Amino acid sequence: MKLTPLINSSEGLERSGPSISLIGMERKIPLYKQIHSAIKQRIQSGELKAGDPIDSERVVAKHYGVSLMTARHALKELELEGLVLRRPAVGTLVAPPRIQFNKLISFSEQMASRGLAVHSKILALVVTKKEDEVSSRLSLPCGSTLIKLERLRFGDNDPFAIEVTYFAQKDLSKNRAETLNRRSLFGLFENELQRKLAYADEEVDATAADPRTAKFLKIPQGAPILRIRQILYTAGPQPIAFSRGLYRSDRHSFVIRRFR
Amino acid sequence: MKLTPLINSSEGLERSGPSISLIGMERKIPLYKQIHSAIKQRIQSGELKAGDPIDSERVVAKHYGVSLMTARHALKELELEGLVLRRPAVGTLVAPPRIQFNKLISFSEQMASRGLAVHSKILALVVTKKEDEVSSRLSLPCGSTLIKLERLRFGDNDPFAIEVTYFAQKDLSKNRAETLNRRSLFGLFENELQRKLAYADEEVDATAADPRTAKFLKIPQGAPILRIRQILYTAGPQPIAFSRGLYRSDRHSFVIRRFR
DNA sequence: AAGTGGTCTAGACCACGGC
DNA sequence: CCGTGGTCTAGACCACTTC
Repeated sequence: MKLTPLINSSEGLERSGPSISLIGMERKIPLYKQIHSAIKQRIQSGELKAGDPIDSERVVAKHYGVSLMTARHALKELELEGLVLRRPAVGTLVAPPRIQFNKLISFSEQMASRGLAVHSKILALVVTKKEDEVSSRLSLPCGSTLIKLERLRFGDNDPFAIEVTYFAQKDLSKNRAETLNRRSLFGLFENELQRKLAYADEEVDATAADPRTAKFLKIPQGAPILRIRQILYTAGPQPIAFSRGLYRSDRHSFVIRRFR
Repeated sequence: MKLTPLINSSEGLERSGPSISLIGMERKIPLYKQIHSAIKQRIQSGELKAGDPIDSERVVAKHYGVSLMTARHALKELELEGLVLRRPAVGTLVAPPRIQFNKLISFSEQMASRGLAVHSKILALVVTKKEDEVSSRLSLPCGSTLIKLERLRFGDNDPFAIEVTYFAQKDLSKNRAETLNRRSLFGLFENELQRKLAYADEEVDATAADPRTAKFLKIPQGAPILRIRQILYTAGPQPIAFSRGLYRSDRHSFVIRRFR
């Protein structure tokens, strides 16, 4: 297996010129990352399954024609990613699939994971300037122009939640937002706008359903509901969206794992 | 600075014999870990503050008389711990103090961090055998003997929550539990019983205050409250305690960060 | 130009698990 | 006994920032 080298410190290795790289003709990718990617792909493609032994450091080194430290570096990265377990005197094994905790997923993804069909009804979609509390949560100056989107969200045709989402108009045009009755907001950000979501801060409390909420969610007025406020971030300190959701507490459970 | 070597591959280095180790007379601690600990201590003691530059790889290597790779390894570990930021062509800098998210802290610790004085009133403390739902949550056989502790919890003399906690009788005697009106449950586990808490799974929903709860929490009957069920784990798969808390939603906010 | 972290080499010895 | 990961050496070149 040939790699595209980052440097050419040794003389005998014929690594420059028209070499066959692992990922097309990419250069400047460190050797250890190329090896890392190659093995990662073999794991994720299902070729290697949980518990299977990976090639040892020495085998990897010989296979790709790199030094032991470089092969080691690649395997170390896999271990840090949690894809692999390394056990002295035994070898490197494919790790069992991780259960991810506290993962940021959209309403659509949550429903899908429970096998429910999702759809949304847009209750309101307006441009507003006078939501200063929201502006401050989005780290924007008071009086900023915001798009406000209110949706009633269904799982298998039962109402689950009312969600109000705000974003800066520069991030999202109003007519883009109009498609959100059938599209996921996360999908819009990640796929169409190419904005990589990083994390969200969420605050949960309990409140009572007001008449309008009760009507939409088909629950008695005054019934306890879960209120979740969420600030969504991409990489960097600038939030991209703020949302406030009212969830039927009989349908929605909020689960997290905390570590000591 | 002399270190206690793990191996003695080079000949000239006088590392064996009566060397001065970083941490007393410890042996078998890898060089990179000793260096790592030494620098860590300098950061945590306050000698090095956020933004301060750390010795470069080359300086560390010379200082401790190790190779570049070993010094590098030590600094890499610091980076993985989040104590340090490494920037190419600039140097290694002490990272700003991390804000920890989703950290498992006790009610007492939460209150203390908000500057409130805590105390608890024990409402019930009984030995029970017929809580099969709880037993199953604790991964114990049905009919197991459990201790049930119900406490009303105050912050600055205002009632904040009602908490019911169950644990196996083998883990905690009843008279030990009697001290929990003034002690922290976490403190009891961690300090007296030397059980290291690892994580907790929590489930949150909203419910309405029943008459008894309303009276204790001094809120109207039927008011929305936050219900948090928590399963507490030490290392290993066996849970150590289960608790169910009812929190005044006007006093308690539940905050987490989720990552994509 | 000097210094930094990032990558890489071609070896080495150690402790330990499985055969 | 052999192979494994873990540790370690004594160098090297690169891209980059700072002065």
